[in-house]
Amino acid sequence: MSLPHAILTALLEKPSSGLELTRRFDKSIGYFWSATHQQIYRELGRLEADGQIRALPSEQPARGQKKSYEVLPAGRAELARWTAASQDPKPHRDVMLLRLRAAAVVGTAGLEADLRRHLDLHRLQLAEYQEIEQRDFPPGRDAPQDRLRHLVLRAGIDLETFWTQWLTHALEEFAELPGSEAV
Amino acid sequence: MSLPHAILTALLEKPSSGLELTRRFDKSIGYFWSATHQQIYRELGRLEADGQIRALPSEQPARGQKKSYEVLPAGRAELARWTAASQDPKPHRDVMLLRLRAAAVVGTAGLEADLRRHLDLHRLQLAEYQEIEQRDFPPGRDAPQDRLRHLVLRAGIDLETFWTQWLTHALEEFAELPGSEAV
DNA sequence: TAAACCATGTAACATGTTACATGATTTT
DNA sequence: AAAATCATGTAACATGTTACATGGTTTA
Repeated sequence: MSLPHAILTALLEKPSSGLELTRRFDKSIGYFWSATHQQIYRELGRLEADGQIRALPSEQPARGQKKSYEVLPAGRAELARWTAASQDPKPHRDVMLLRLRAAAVVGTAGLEADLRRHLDLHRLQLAEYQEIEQRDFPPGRDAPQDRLRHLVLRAGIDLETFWTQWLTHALEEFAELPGSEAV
Repeated sequence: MSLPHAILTALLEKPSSGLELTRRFDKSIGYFWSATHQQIYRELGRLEADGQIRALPSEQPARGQKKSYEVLPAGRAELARWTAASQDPKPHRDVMLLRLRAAAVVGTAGLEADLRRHLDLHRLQLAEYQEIEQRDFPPGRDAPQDRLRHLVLRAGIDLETFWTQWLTHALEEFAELPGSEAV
């Protein structure tokens, strides 16, 4: 149950329409919570029915007409409650690690190319994060209101750094493996 | 579509019953792919209907009777195909990062305690992985068949190391934040 | 023999994904 | 006026979660 809270956070940062939200979920928010426009519209409908958000009265709601939402007090209260509530960390799911374990049984044929491709993708993402850091958080002490945002970006940078290092190491190991055929 | 492949991998490593698989998904496999027993039984039924696995003929299948499965050639072929196929990395979803971003809007009240709790949990997990490493991969060159297994464990260790460091850093920032009340 | 546990499931629901539909606005 | 794009949605399905049901085996 995190998508509604991701949407409430985004709307508190800036009231938006469904498509604008979708765009933001493709960029900054999407770095740690992704969602398609279908999910977003469905959830906007639920949140509105539940009295946590409302459509801005300015625009008339017709099909194909832009409709922006803002957060109501009930929505802000729910988000504050959720943020403070104790929550167990969810177990990760990582497909690449699963594929590596499978490769240990059925052979590594074909896997190396995709490891290389992923390495490139993670390097690109890392470079993008580092650009954002240089632009939005220049060296020196962050203003208090920027501390949390910088902390979140740091997590992204460090995670991408980890993956590039791990994939590099994995490729080195592959180079040394006796054969890459199926067992 | 990764759960069936996780199950095929587990069954190739060792033919098992549903409950035995569930236990293995709570331990080693669960470190990067979790599943409940309900998911596992549902998927075993599908894989059997699809001719990728079969129940070992030795035991008679009755409700409450143990039923073990083994992988058929079609299942092994499908797993090899999936392992080698190019797959895009899935966008992460991390609830704690989302909560931090929400806290930047609605205030950090109550969040610090859960950060501490998560730090403890990640430290425990890290210690568990390090124990496994010392036990299963003593210093020195791994045998070729252990390389991939060690690589996967290394990812777990490095990820948990990252989280303990990041959470420690986050708590330091919290200590310096002006106030922890809602905005 | 009652309780606890082992083992396999069913049912209902929540969430996420994929394909498609439809009206409004802008561009060529 | 046709095509492209913006914007909001529906429908069908796949996957994951939570609660409960049922029979068999062991232990107090």
